[in-house]
Amino acid sequence: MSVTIKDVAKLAKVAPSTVSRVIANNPRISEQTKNRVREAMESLGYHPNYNARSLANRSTQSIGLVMPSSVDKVFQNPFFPEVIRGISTKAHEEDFAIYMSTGQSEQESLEGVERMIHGGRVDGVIILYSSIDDKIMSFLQKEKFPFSVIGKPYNNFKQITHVDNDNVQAGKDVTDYLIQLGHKRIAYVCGSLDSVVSIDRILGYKKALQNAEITYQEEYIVKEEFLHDGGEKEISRLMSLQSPPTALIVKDDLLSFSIMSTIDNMGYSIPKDLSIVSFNNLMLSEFARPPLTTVDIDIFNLGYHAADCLLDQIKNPGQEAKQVIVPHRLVVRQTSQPI
Amino acid sequence: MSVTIKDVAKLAKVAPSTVSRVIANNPRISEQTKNRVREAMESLGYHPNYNARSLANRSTQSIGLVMPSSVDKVFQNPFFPEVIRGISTKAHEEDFAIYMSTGQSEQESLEGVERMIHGGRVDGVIILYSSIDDKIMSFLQKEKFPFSVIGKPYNNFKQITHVDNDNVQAGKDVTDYLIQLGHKRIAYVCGSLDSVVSIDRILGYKKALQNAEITYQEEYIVKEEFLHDGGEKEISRLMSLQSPPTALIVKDDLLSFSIMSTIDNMGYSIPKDLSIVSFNNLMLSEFARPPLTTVDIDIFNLGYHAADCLLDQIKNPGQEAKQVIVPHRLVVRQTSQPI
DNA sequence: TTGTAGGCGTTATCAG
DNA sequence: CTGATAACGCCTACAA
Repeated sequence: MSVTIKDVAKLAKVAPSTVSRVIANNPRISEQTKNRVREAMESLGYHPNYNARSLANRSTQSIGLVMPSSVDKVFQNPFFPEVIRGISTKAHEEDFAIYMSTGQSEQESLEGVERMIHGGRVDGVIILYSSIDDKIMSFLQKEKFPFSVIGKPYNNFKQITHVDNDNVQAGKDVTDYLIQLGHKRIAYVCGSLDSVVSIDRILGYKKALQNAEITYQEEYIVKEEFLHDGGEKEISRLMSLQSPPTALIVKDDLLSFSIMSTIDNMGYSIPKDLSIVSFNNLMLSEFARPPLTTVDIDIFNLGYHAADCLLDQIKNPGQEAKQVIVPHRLVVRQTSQPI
Repeated sequence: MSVTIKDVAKLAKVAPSTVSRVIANNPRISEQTKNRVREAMESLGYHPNYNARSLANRSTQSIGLVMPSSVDKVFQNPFFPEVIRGISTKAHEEDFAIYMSTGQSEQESLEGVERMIHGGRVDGVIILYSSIDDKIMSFLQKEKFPFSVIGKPYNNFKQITHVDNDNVQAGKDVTDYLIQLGHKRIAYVCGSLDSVVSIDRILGYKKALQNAEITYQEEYIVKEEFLHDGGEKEISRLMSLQSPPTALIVKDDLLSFSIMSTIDNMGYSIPKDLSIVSFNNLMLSEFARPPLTTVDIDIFNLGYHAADCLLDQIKNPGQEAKQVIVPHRLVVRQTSQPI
């Protein structure tokens, strides 16, 4: 079969335990024998078996990723690849492997996570989203299993390690920007309010309006989730209000694309008839026509820091929960203009 | 510590081996004891430890994914999420977990794969790309480790399990389509010819030209890899030829977006001045303006079948290499028109 | 049909 | 500094 620690031991004429120590680079082994053992490993093409190690060790050197359960939709969003890129960069630095868990429903996802952690496949978990009242999060808390969250948990967020943007501020920033361009009738396509991100941004939106003494109008808020149909119904509702909005804040660039297409079809022109500002700054946003004004939330670093926090937690257990805020920045392009 | 097979055994008043058999659903155990054991598992919240099982078993119930090494660029392409979605759907059906391996360079990727397979983390590997002379593929072949490839391996492709579109046909189809619209000067942005996919499509392109008795012109072929700058240099070279192309075939929708943006900036209009047809049919392509004419290569099924082949190979070793062709289909939208 | 015992490849704990 | 030896949790002959 494959070459084991014993084969190496035999060749180097030492005990298996010594080989193990060499692997762990234990300082109490003389350089001499270390070298002898290393040569033996080399010449035999030895590679440690992670399973055996995990078993003896109770540690796996790998972390699990939990996607939102509606993978099919969500996976089309370049947000996830980018956040995973951030995570895996950090993981790689520390020699951790990455496990993915998916599921078609919340129940399936939960089962996947249960298997992952009870089965001893991972040392910790990153939740790639944050939604209200998430079962997986509660489960992880109950089990006292190390995890970090991208986004802000709804409850007791101080007790949960997470990394997020300052979304209240971000919501305020875009609104302020639009107000400063002279807009007063600003609609907001925020999608389902299950997501804490959206809740926070709306808060910032309201704050900005308030500061500018513009009254908040419920009818300007679109809570529907849509993507494929471009939200035709909702958009045309907005545009046929007595006083239709002159600007639109959209929760996500991808959604903006689809909305822009709808608006185009309806015969309006962007940004002349309607300014649009959204969030995420996907690579594509630059190539949209017109190029999209959007908030860059630094997705890569969201992932990178989430991994960082988690690994830290795994290596030094029993720490306080940590919070990291990743700075955002408004990227003004051509979908927004003064009124 | 966590609850093991022994605890269950004790509670159910049977031997550990019996519990093990119940888990494997061994038919030689009476329904009675099975039930007793299952109750015990339930009440203790037992979950099998995968590491121990793998160790005893020499099988991990997980598969590894190998991305192209230039993850940073490639990951922004929705191709990968979608193909992974296909893979993980199949994997999930068969209760396999998914490992990801990434790396900044080919060397790093290779090391990652080596660790994955020598360390016994995975039972098989899917290579999510196919490029000429790939070290990872050679390595896997040398080790006789089960793997499948998405795309077509350059050498001995009959001996390697892979799933691909009929790219020669696809290349021919788009070219035929354009010719049938009356185009004769058809340029092709194919990117680096390291990728077998591109090589095949070009073959089809040439074939179509030949059939229509149009001479192949080297100057119409753009082999540069670009994305961020929208290929300004190359595009303007094309457009300032004595006889500039009237149609453009582009290897990937994402690239099309960026090219369309460039062309727009140069003052040309699509499809009036230039028709564009590309490949992949990303979700976004529908929302582009104008909506993109493109070949749907059924990315999801590329992934799904790659996983299917691999799992089959893992479960019944020593099989012949298998080839699967996933059908493609031209989706005509608005970036192409008769000349 | 079920129990016993040894092994999978490592690491950890003692001794020396 | 290094060597035995006993876990880690599960599987699988072999026995009963």
